[in-house]
Amino acid sequence: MRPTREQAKENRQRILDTAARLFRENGIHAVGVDAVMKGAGLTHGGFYGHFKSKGDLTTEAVSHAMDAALQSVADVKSMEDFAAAYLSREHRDIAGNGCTIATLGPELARFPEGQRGTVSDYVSAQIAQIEALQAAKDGTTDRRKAIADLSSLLGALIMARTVDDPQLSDEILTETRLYFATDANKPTNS
Amino acid sequence: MRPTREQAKENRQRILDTAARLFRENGIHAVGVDAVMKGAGLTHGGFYGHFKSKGDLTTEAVSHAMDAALQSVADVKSMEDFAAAYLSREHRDIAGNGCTIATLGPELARFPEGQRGTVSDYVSAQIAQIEALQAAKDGTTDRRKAIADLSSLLGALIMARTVDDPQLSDEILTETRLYFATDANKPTNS
DNA sequence: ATTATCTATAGATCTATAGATAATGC
DNA sequence: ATTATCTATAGATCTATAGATAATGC
Repeated sequence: MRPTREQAKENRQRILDTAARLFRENGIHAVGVDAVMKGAGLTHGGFYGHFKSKGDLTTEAVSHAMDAALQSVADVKSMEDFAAAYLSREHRDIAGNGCTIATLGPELARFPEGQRGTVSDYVSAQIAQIEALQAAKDGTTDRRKAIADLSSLLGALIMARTVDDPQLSDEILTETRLYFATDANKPTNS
Repeated sequence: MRPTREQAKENRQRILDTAARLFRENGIHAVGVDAVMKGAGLTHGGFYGHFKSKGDLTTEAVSHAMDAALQSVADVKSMEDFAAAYLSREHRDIAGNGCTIATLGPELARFPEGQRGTVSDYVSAQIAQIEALQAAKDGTTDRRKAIADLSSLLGALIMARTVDDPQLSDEILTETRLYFATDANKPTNS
């Protein structure tokens, strides 16, 4: 019944994967250690062999989720593509695999500094990527605009998810995406 | 010991005020009925005379919070002023009295439709207000830009709160605000 | 022998209810 | 008599720990 050292490592990874998904789907507070272990196919008592506490798991799982999210947008070629992917209905409706700030931002903001995982690096990396897309387009970068654009993507996704009215939700996604499409045809103001 | 009918009504309002603040400060899941009643100066058993359940309180308190937030920005005169207030350090650091979407958006998004209070009306009202500010400036409105601008404000505030690095947090607030200031001097693209 | 996992449970906390209390309002 | 509030508690749920189990790995 005892797994090999390698299987134990895989189990730990599966706990992280499961937590990263369940936390984003339901919120950190709403997901117990029990649910995470059940989702990973283990019993909840075994959890404390892998992690010191739920807080420790949270920090690691959040960083784990952000790493995966960064990789999934690494090959985006333009700001319009970035916006189309980020503001897709699929991203809105499947939160468990999406942007960590959009699902857990406000909850993470209440955690003490140092327990929020690599969130600052994550945001910095997203800003840098938008700057890289700017440079690829016309050779110049505008960090201020990169920050405002990233803010717009994040805010639109959260609003589209929070709003009760499906029509308004679709409008927020579509119009913000179109804003980036028309914006792309304007000269940069730098 | 029993209060007058009028005092009971005041008690109910104080429960709503307290819940609206505590929910925004700590998240809905993290605040028990006990804490709300204690904050309102009552014992927690008395809660169920005022509300049927915590879910009922949540719907009402969220709407209550959004009503108050709308009133507090009703007299804003320009988009720059709106951005300056919304992206102020004060708003970032005092969540209990601020924008409900920025503190509770992702948590509300997990509630079933119909239990999120007046969130759609709240977002619609914010969009309409930005359109009114556009009209007051040059007589035209651009709903698409209003949506993108509102998204940008919301996203920037959430990022500034979530990020671990105080310098990056300040930069996000300042640069997004400056983006609106410079943006205001450009011709509208409609 | 070591150790990853499981079973069982302690101790907190949270929502909700039941019955008692005591002052208001017909 | 009605009713807003309080006291006490039931029933769930959640984090964490203790001790048992059984297969791996020196």
